[in-house]
Amino acid sequence: MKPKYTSLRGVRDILPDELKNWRRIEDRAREIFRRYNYREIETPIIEPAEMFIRTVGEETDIVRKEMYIFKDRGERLVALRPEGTAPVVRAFLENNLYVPGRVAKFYYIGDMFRYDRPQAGRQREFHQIGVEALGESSYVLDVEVIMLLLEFFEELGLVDAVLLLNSVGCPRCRLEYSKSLREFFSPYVDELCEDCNARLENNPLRILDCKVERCKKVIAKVPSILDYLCDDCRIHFENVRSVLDSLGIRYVLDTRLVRGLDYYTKTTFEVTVPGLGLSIGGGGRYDGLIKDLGGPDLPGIGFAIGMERLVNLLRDRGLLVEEEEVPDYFIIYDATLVTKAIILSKLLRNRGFIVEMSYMAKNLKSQLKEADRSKAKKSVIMREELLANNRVILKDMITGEQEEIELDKLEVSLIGERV
RNA sequence: GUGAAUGUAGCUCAAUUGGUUAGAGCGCUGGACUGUGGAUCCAGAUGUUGGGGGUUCGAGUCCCCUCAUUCACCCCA
Repeated sequence: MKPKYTSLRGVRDILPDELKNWRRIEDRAREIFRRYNYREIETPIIEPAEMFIRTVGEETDIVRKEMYIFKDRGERLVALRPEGTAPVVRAFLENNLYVPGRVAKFYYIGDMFRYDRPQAGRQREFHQIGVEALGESSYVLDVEVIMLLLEFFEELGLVDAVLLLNSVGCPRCRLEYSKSLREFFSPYVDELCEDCNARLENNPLRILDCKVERCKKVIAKVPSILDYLCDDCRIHFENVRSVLDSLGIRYVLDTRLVRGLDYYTKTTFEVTVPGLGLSIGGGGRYDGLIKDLGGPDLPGIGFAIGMERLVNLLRDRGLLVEEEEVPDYFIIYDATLVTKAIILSKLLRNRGFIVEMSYMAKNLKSQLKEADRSKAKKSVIMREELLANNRVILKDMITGEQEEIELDKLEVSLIGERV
C-alpha cells in the first residue's frame, strides 16, 4: 500500500529512536546553558516577513531566494522564520525584557525554514539550538559565548572541534574595506567568475567566500579585513584573541570568514570538524540589530547550532546512544480477567514501571508471542485460579524461568482494588 | 536556481543483448507444537517495478515528461 500523502520536499519525520537522541542532546544543551545563566525562550514560527528582510539583509540569499513567504488571510506578509536571532530580539523588545545595565541571556531550541535544494546537512526545515545575549558590548562576553559553544561540543564528545574566528568590524570598517576590495579586484575583473563580478557591485565581501578555483587564486592575495578595522573594532578583537590565547582556547584565524547575514558586526565565528566541509555552529556579534528593530542602541551576540548536522556527525562518530527502551512488564491474562489486568497494569505503571499488556486475551501462546515481540523483560501471567489467592506467574523473558508469586512481591495487591 | 546519479515487496537487494507467470534474504501470517514466547523445519501472502506518456509483436530494462531521493554547485546551521 502506498500512502496517499508523503511529506513535502526537504522536510522529514524524526522517528522515535532518533528523537530520543535529539532529546538527550537538547537536555545537555539546557544543562550547560543553565549554568551560564541563559533562560529558554520560545518564539512563533511565523513572523512579519519584513522583519527578516530588514535584518538579515535584502541582498542575502536567505531573503532573495530561500524565505518561505506568503500572505495570510488578513493580507499580512508572513514568513516562516529562516533564523532565530531576529525573533528573539523582537520578543525581547516587545515584552520589555530590557533592564538597563543588565545583560539579557536567552536560548532557544526550534525549527527554521529555508527554501533550499536539499542535500547533505541541508533541509528545508532544520532545527537550531541557539543563544542570544543582549545588552553587553564587552569582549569578555564574546569569549564567554565562544566558550559556551565549545563546551557544548566538547561535552558531546567532539574532541576535534575547530573554532574559526574573524572580525567583520562595524559598518564603518566594512565600508572602508569594501572600497579597498573594489580597488583590489578591479584589475582582476576578467579572472573572476560571473557571480563574483556581480558581487563586486553589491557586496564585495562575498567574493571572499567564493569556491571557484580561479577566484580563489585572486582571493589568496587579498588584503585582510583586519587591516581595515577602526580602533574600537581592532582593540575589541585583540582583546578577544588575547583572552582566548590565555585560556588556551585554540582557534583558526580565518579572515575570509563572511557570515551570510548582514547584521553581523565585529567578532564572528564558526565551529566545524576536520574533513566535514560544513559548519555545525556559527554566530557572532550584531551590535546594530536591536536598534534596527526599533529598540535602544544595544549590542548583542549569539550563535546557532545546526541540530541535523550535529546529529549526523555524532552518528558517524558512534557517539549516539542506541539503546532501546523496553517494557519492564507485559501483562498476560485470561479473558475473564480483563478488568483485573487493566488495574494491575495501572498499579505497576503508578510505581514507575513501563508496562505493556495484551489487548486481545487470546490463548496463552499468542499472548506470549506478543510479549516476546514487545521485548518486555518480564511477563506477568494472570490466571483465575491463582488470582483468587492474589498470586500470579512471573516469567523472566530472557532466561525463560518462571515462578508463582504473591502480588505483594511486585509491591502491588489487587485485593480490594476496584475499577 | 544549475548539474549528475538513483527509484523494484514493509526493509536490504536480484532479474542475460528488451523475451513467458518479476525473485531471494530479513520481516510478516499460519502450521509442525490441542494453555508457555524465542530456536529449527514446512507452507503462504507479498508488488499498478515512483507516476504519466511513447517506441516495440513484447518494456523493470529503451526514449520523453513529471515527482521523489541522494550528491555536487550557489548559500548556509
